[in-house]
Amino acid sequence: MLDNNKTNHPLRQHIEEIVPLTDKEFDFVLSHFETTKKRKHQYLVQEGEIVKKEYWITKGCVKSYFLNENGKEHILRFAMEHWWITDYESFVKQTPSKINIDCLEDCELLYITFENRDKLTSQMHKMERFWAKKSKFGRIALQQRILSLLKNSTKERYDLLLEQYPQLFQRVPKKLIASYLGVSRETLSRLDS
Amino acid sequence: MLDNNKTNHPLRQHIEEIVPLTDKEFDFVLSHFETTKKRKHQYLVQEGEIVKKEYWITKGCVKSYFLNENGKEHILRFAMEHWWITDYESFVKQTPSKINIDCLEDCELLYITFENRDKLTSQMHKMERFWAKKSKFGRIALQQRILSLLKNSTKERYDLLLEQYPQLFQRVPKKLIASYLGVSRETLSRLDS
DNA sequence: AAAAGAAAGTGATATACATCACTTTAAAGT
DNA sequence: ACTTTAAAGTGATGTATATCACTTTCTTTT
Repeated sequence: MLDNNKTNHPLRQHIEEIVPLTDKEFDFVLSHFETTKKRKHQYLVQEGEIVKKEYWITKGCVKSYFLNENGKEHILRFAMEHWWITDYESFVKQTPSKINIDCLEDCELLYITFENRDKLTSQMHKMERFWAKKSKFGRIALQQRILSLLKNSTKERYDLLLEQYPQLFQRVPKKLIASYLGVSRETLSRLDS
Repeated sequence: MLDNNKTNHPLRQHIEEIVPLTDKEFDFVLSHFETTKKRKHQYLVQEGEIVKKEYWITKGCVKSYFLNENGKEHILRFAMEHWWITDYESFVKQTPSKINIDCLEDCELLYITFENRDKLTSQMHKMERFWAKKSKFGRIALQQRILSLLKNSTKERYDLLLEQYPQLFQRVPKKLIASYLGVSRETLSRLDS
């Protein structure tokens, strides 16, 4: 359930970690969003479509992944409560998506459309700054993941992930974690021994 | 040599690929930058320092890399003419850098300090939008690199890089390309056979 | 509660790649 | 031009990991 008292709205708290907002400003921001619910196994993004929405997860857990020509799944990332998720390539460039995003659990979501996000950032420098900062941090995280893929062994990457996101191991099948780490599920299974 | 005629300034052309600028606006933007030259093997960023500058390369080629505990070099990225380069993690968070950036050729550079960039983006929404877009594209490129590390073989990654940046293979030693791709130089050397 | 389906563990085998050692070729510095 | 240093190629060997096949355990669905 969403808390409709705007002063304590989780999205407001999330945004205010980066930029302070007046009540009026937050109302304006929130007016650009919609809410939706999805059941486990439902899609947020499907390969081939031009992605029109960026989601913010209020409840649940999703996977973003690429399917290769043999149907092998490569996990790009997971996202949980208070994380933003979409296919940024498709969303930013408005080109057909090459990836899928679907729910690993029943989810409650806020979303903003491409048009509304553009409107909002044009009219409200604070929100441009907010997303700019989010994008910078996202980029830094991706850089670190690349570095980890280059310099760390499979075991090291596993341990780092476990350390950084212990909740993930309670909620996500190990075979998906294996895929995220770039190894086979069999290798992951034999890791601790 | 830099072209000092501001109408044709390469940085102006670069920015105007994303946001249009008046002469006055570009003068204002440019007033926040300085120019510098570096010789081959000189550093732009050294491990341990808090990075104060973001560079825009007018001439030359650099590598950004991480050194592990055994002194093994892991290439994060290369950058050439009209590319931005810095350690974004250190620059954005103002924390000590874990990486090095140094020149593979003699370089001519423009740079903007952390303070000036902050001033400029606060005062000029257009430049906030410009860098926001750059950051989005940078993030997309990193996502694609991760995907490539997960789904493509070494040979495939080599071929894709060769296709995307053929100039690189004229300017950069193969052992650095091997490091960028995440394989040993010996393996890279044996690839085409 | 039973049946079906997905996830996880494990052995055997094949393979891509790292590493070490050495040689050859090319580039940089004096 | 000569010397030194770096880059690139190549053989031999060891190792991590993929893949296939099968079993066991856990989760969902009806």
